[in-house]
Amino acid sequence: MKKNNSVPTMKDVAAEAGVALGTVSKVVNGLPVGDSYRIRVEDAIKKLNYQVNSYAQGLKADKTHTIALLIPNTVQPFYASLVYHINLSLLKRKYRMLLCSTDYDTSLEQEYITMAQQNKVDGIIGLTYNPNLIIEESTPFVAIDRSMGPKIPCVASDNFAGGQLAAEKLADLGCKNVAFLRTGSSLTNEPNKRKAGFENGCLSRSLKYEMKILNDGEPFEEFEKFLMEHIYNGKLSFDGIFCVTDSLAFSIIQILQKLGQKIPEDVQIIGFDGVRHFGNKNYVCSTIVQPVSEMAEMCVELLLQENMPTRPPLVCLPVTYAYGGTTSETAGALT
Amino acid sequence: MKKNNSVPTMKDVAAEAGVALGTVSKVVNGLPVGDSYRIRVEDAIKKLNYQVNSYAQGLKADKTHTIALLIPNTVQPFYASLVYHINLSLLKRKYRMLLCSTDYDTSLEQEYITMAQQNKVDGIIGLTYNPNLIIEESTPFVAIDRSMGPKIPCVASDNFAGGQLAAEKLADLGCKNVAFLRTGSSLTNEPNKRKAGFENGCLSRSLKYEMKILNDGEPFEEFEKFLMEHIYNGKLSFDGIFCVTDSLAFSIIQILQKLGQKIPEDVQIIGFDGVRHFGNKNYVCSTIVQPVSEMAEMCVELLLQENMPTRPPLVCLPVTYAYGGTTSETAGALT
DNA sequence: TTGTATGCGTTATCAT
DNA sequence: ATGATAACGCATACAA
Repeated sequence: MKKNNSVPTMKDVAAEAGVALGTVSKVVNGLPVGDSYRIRVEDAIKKLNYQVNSYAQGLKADKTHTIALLIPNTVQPFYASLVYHINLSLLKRKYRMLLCSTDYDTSLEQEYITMAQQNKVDGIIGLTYNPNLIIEESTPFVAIDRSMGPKIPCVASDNFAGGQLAAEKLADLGCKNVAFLRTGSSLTNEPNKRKAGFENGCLSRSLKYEMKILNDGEPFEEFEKFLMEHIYNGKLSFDGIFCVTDSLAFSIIQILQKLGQKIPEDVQIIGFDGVRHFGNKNYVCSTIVQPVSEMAEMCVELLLQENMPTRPPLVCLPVTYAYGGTTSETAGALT
Repeated sequence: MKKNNSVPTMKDVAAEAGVALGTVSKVVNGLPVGDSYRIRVEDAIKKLNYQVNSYAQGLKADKTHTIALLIPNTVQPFYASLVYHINLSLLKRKYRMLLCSTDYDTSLEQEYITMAQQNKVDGIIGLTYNPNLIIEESTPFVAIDRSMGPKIPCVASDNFAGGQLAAEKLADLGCKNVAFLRTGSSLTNEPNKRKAGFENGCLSRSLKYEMKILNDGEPFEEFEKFLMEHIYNGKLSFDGIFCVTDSLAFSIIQILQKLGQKIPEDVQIIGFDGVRHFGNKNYVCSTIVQPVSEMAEMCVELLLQENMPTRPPLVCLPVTYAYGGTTSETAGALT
């Protein structure tokens, strides 16, 4: 579909206003121009409904006002939330977002990075899984949840503190024997620190704990097996479980219900992420909430910072605990 | 952050290969070129790691290879799914996507449309709520779920058939007295046809039905009141309920459970959309599934179609029914 | 202060 | 078939 050939350009405005091209440019960019000229130009702009062609602009300035976001998908709630907030942060600054869904495909990740650079984006924000991505130095990059070397800033929530908080919460809520359940990438990334934080929290509270960590490829049923092995006379020996994500917690809750365990009476569950049903309803479970909006702002900030005095290699943002029905706070004390 | 000044251009390639600029352009665009030249150029391209600047390309061709997507947000599951699939469909065709989250703000919708046109996008896909959006004829537009006049194609799922299917399913599943629950925009849009389809289905099956439709602004508690008014001796008089969305179904299920009703034993529930927990787990409820992937493809197809012989004003894509635990199919017959 | 001219990277129209 | 050159819309250094 060929565009109508009547999109006005600066030249048209100049002709309409009876001034030179450069003058129009100056008016558009807010540079000093004689008042009488300014008014003539502004009138002409309004009359022709002129709008600058930001691509031609970019060609000159070698800036596209576009940043690329690489993310596995937009359907899993945590990713969806990131996309939403990063989009808002960018639009607020008049930046466009080039969305690239990678589907965890490491070669697709590399392909999109190349494509993004070919499209001359001003920067890239990436939540990626390819351990050896090649990123041209010329394009600013900010990573989410996985450090990619000292020269590339990484933004994450404070996963260690989150794990610790989960342990402390369970202790506060009266648990005596807890478990940590984890699945996911074995790649070293920030979320992996949830485990260490949890252990740390358990130790500091002298809370007895056990861990079940599924490696890549191990079937999910291993969790069910693990839990069944800890049921004696119909009673689960754990009274608290910390799941590495809300998604896992959701599945574990279903298993526990199948096994006849009552939540939170028999066993309390805490997840991680802060996922809400349908994106805006109540929490899926009691959870450690990631500050997604702040993470988004931080990514954009770091990426667009013109003169970064010292680019921080890792920024961890504070997490909070939220009640979501799978823990037994007393009615008055829902924090 | 100023970009490194060493991004190679066609001129560099030409110099490296010892040929003229035009020859490089031809090689890049697959136009006929002598074999010996072609090889020299290709080698130079590889050596310099040259990539075409698509913005300069766009400046010439008056094409940006970018389309804008206007959508309320990316966190509600149905929207998230649309964003994901439209993104895939576009990337498949080497098109970029400019994502604009409107948050149901009608003036933001208009603002983004203007901005999109200023950014010279090649087209716009919009799921919008502003009843009088101004869209320049020069930018191709495809609407989702709401017709915006005969000149603008609208893509939706077959909402009428979906409502009908829900009624028929409930009848098949043994229901004798059903209800339709709806909330949402009172704007005339495609999803509103679910009601008419449901009524039609009930009539054709001689199924007794009642409706409860909340207008904009009416508190959600009205549904609870409505349901309580239909409980006699602890028993709900409805044995089947069709909710206009899975999101509503989710809330209704919680209310019914609070009211002591067993699902699906006492009352069966069917929702609409096909939302899955966490985007990829099991269905939230038994539901009429929208063909999101097909809708996305259709939008992109219609938008990018160079010579549309006749642009269809409304395209309705077939929906399907999926079991999601809130209906009582016999174990063997889960379709 | 305002106007003119050049170049950004690419494509297309010419001569050669 | 290949090479030189103009043009796309804009910004800017420079001349008036």
